[in-house]
Amino acid sequence: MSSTDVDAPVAGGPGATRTRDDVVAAAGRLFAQRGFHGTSMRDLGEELGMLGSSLYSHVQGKNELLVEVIGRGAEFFNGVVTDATMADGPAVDELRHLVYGHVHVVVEHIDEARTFLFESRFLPEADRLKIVAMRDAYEEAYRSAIERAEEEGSLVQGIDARMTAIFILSVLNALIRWYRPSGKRQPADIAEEMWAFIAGGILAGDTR
Amino acid sequence: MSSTDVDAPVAGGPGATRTRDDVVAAAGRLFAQRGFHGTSMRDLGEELGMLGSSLYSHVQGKNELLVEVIGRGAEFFNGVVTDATMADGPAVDELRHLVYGHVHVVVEHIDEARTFLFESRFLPEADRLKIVAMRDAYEEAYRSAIERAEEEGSLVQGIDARMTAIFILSVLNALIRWYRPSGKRQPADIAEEMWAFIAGGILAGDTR
DNA sequence: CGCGACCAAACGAACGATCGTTCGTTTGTG
DNA sequence: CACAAACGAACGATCGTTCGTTTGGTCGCG
Repeated sequence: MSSTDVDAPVAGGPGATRTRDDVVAAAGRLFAQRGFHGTSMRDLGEELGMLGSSLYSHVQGKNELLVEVIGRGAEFFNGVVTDATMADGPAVDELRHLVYGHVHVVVEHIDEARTFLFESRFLPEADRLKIVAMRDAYEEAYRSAIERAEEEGSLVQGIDARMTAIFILSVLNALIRWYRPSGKRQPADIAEEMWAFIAGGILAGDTR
Repeated sequence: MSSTDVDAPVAGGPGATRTRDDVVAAAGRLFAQRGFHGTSMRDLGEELGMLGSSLYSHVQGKNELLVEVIGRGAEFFNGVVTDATMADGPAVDELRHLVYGHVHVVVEHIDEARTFLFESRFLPEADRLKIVAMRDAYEEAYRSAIERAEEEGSLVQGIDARMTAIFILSVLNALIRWYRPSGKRQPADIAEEMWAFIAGGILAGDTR
């Protein structure tokens, strides 16, 4: 699964040694649940069955963990853009692929996605700026697809690309808040319902 | 403006005495910016030009400030529901009023709204439960309006009220993240663009 | 096969800093 | 003079982090 699993013994058993990956994953879990400032190194140690001081065998400090977790989240979302912009069909299809990909990332990596979205402001300034730039690029991918779809005549006339990108991402990002793995809805169903809302709105055809 | 302004001297001047309202407002500002756990009582004191310990002349503790700020946010949003559900026109109009009212609250009370949305999880358990219940009721107001609009035939057929309420609130709540008072868009314009998105989606009429 | 050397991982005490909070004192205004 | 507001030192707790020590598994070598 991960590149460092070679070093990992049985994993989970008492006395089992933890890898850096385990530490980062647990950090993502706690940062997502309690927030960065609401999580102490001792909390994190307890989550992993060790002392807080023991974490320093794996990472240099708490900030490094935040950088690492958010960096992973950013990579996941970046991957979606890369995938969606490869094929060259109608721009509307690209937009739909972006939406489905986003839902997939949130469902599969909810802790990293949550930390990415909610805790980025606590990053060291240099890292924060990188993440802000990355988020701008992500939004730009949506704007670009919207503008092209507009030129192709697929969208309602006079639509504002910037604002529309924000609205679509609003629906997508909120998934982080309400999605529960225990829910009965499958990820694909969620993406489908979201796309139906984004594409057609809620009003009946003969009333608008 | 507020009910306790009677006690407030010139306000702002050096040596001016602060009211409890000033303290709660400043707390809202800092909690919204840096998060509850990212704000210390000494930070808050500095924001008001006094020592952290001096705050205890106005409030009992830090938690009380969080409860107070979030309580105010909750009241603002509750007021919107009260207003929107008073008139008895078409359910779609009620829905539109809810949307416009929500935008208005976020624009006018962004710090309280931000704290309400992002920091509620750090409330003392008893208060947290109240806020959760209040949020459920808020969502229920949307669901109810959607269901009635559906019965009135105003919405696309087979729409899921629960999911639709979530989507609409997703667009609305995200305003908290991107709205800047310095932006050129007027609140009414924002609400109008949001409603256009929610009502009609993005696809051109002849492509869906 | 057994055994000692090695080494990463975890421990646990301790550091200075900062946290929320308390309380006796000072200040300034009505 | 009275009283609310702010001060400022101090409290115990907890924070992130350091560091010398202990542990337990792996590997080379006889």
